Amino acid sequence: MSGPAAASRPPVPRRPRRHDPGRRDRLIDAALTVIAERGVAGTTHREIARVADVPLGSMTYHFTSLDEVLAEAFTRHAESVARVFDERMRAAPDRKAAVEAVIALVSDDLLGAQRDLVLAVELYLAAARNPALRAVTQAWMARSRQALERHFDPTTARELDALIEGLVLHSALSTDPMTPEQIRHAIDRYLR
Amino acid sequence: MSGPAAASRPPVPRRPRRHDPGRRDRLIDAALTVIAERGVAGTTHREIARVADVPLGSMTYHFTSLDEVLAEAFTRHAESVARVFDERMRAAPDRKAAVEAVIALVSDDLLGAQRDLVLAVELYLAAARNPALRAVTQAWMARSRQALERHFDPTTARELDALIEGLVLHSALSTDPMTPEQIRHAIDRYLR
DNA sequence: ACACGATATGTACGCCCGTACGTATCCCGG
DNA sequence: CCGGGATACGTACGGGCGTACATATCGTGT
Repeated sequence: MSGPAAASRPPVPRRPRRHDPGRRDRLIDAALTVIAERGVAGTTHREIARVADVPLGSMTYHFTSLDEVLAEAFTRHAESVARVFDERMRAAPDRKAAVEAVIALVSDDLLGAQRDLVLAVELYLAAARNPALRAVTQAWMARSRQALERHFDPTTARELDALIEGLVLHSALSTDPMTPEQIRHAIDRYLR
Repeated sequence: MSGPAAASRPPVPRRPRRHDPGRRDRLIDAALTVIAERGVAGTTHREIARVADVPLGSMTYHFTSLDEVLAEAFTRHAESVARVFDERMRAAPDRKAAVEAVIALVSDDLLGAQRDLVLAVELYLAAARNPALRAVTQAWMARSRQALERHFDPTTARELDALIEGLVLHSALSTDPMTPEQIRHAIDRYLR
C-alpha cells in the first residue's frame, strides 16, 4: 500500500508542529495536576510535558527553571482558592450567613476537593524552604483573614482561620472524617 | 619520613572498619534529621549516610529500601511526640492543669520546635500517598485524642485536637506568629 | 582457637533528571 | 507577500539517584 515515498520517510514519528497560544498557561495548570497527584518531589519537566502533551523542549522555552514553574503554579492555585473564599464572604449579607458559608466551604473541602488540600499542604511545605513561596502563602493567609474580617473582629478572624485550617487538615487525614454536622458543631462552639 | 612500606599503600583512603552496634538506630535518627532539613524529596541513601558518617553500602545492608527507612523514621518520630503529649496529659491533675499543659505544648512547638512541625507536615503529605504511613498518622492522632480524653469528653477532645493543629500550623507559617498569650486566648475562648 | 555468620565497605550499573542548544516551522507586521 | 522574530521540537550531556553485589573484617559460640 505505502509507496516508496512513504517508505523513504524516516520511521521517526516527528510530531506535527502545533499552533498553541496559551500553551504556557496550560503548562502551569498541568504542573498543578502533577503536584496534586505526585507531589512536588514527583514534579519534573518531563512529567509536566507528558501531562500537557507537549515536547520536553517546550518547558525550557517557556520557563527558565523548574522553580519558576512551581512558583507560578502555586501562585495561581492560591489566587484561585482565595478568590472563592473572598467571594463567598462578600456574598454573605450578615454574620449568620457568613458562618454558614464557612461551614459549607470547609465541608466542600473535606468531601470534594482532596486535591485542593493536598496542594495547600504541598505549598506549606515548599514554602518552609523557599522564601518566594512563603510570600505566596502569606498573601493567601492575609487575604483569607481579611475576608473573614468582613464579618468578624480581627482576633476572631485569626482564630477562626486557624480552626478552619485544623478542621480541614485533621479531617482529611482521618479514615473517619468529620461530617458537616460535626464541622458545624465545632465552629458554633467556638463562636458561641 | 614515610618509608617505602607507607608509600606502597594505595592512596585510596579506605576508611577503617568500625564496630558500631546500634548503627541501624543512628541511621533512622539521621534520616529524621535529613527529612527535617531537606524534606522527604531530598532524603536519599547517600545523604543519610553522609549525615550518619557511614558508607553508602551500609544503607542497603540495614534497610531493604528507602521506603522502609522513611516508614521507620516517621514511626519513631510519631511515637516520640505522642509519648510526650501523653505524659503531659497524664501528669495534669485536673482539667485546668491540662489546659495549661496544652497551651505550653503548643507554644513550645511554635517557638522551639520548628523541626517537629516540619516533620509532622512531611508525614501528613507522605501519608497522603502511602497507605503504610497513613496508619502511622492515624495511630498518632488516635493516641493524641485518647490523651485529651483524660480530661475532656470525646467531642471536645476531637475539636480541641483540630484547633491545636490549626494553631500550630497557621502560626508556624506566619511571619507574625501567635504569642503564647494569643494561643491561650484562642484555646480559652473555645473551651469557655 | 578457630571457623562462620554477622556486619562493614567500596563500587558498578542502569535510569531519570535539569538544562542547553541546534534546527524546523509558522505567524504577522511592513 | 515575504522576511524575520517568535515559537515549537528533538536530542545530547553531565550528574545524582536506588539498588545490587563482591569483598573485607570482626565478634562470638563451641
